[in-house]
Amino acid sequence: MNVRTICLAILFDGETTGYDIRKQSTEGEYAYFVEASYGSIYPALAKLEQDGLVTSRVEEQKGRPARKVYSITETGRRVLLDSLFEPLVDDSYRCEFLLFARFASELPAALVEKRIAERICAVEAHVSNLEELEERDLKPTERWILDYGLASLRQHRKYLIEHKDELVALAQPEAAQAAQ
Amino acid sequence: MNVRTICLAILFDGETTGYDIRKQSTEGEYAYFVEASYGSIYPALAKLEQDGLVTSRVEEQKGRPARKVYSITETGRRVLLDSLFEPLVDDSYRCEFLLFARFASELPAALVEKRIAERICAVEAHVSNLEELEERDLKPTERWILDYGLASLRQHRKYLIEHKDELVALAQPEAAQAAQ
DNA sequence: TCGCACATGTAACGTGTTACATGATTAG
DNA sequence: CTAATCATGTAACACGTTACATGTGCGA
Repeated sequence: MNVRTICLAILFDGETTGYDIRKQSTEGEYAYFVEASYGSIYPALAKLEQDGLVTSRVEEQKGRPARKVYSITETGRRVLLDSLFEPLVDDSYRCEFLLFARFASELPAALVEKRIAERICAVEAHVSNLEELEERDLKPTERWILDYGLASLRQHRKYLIEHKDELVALAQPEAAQAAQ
Repeated sequence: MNVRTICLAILFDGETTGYDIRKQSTEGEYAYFVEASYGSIYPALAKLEQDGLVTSRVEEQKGRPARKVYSITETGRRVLLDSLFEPLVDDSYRCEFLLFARFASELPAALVEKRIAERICAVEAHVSNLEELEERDLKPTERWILDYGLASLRQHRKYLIEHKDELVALAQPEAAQAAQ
């Protein structure tokens, strides 16, 4: 799954701009399992237009930069749907916190405690974000994937809260040490 | 976290070869949150040696290709540990299955059912792999991260089994259709 | 006898990020 | 008055994957 596919997927439900696609992929429903930046989205949209999978029209606005609104074409729809018949590629998960945790025994307890707290915080923010989205009017499949994400995230939170002390106990009990 | 860091992390616990580092990062304890291929590991090790963070020695073997055994240096240890004091970068999670699920309503039920079954299978294989590792003699921090991974993976499995029918119900009930 | 495990490495390629350039409006 | 939001786009760069090249021994 590349940025091209993400653009097509988001445009499948209605026209938008590159700016908005990025928002949806970092704050919206897709944020849980995907992420993309302007530097990849704009070129992807240009390429999609070249290939006839989307079309665009420029909308002037007063006092704001003009927006370039993209719409998916019939070909675009078919290409996206067809691609979903292909075998799925495996998930990729990169987590620096686990590498950090792996070396907890070499690090000061205060730092370990701080990083766990930060992680719990980040997970909680993510949960809140998804909970907010759940309030909205969603299609059933949207709700299903959101529920999946929430279940997973809540489990992370639970695990971290229940087991944080074990990890801190493995760290270096330095007498007086400020974490960074 | 890049491949360079992963190499350093694995070498922290003892000398090995590039070949083995890849194995550990795809089958071993690290596999849950990281993955790397030869094409990135070998150049990374060469660079690390240039920078004096690791050293190497060639071990001839009878009837087998010679192995190049890398060891971490004191500088290497310090560099790795120092890097763990830096703020952690956010997790990245890419999941094509969720994109697929998002479009379940446009796809034949047989296909949706098949893909969920495959996913459950993949998760189960992953769980088995980690359970096997748990049997081994592990350091406490290794056990902690493995338990974290297992908890997460088991939760995925549970969710999928309990909610798969809901997703299938949203798909296209095509009378007679072979999934691919 | 076929293919896998062992073992290292390079080159081409794909893909995405970061930083930069530009600039008005609005909310705090 | 300062920062964020809206809005598009490019260029340099970092990073990693895939495929290729090479070759032996062992188990099914």
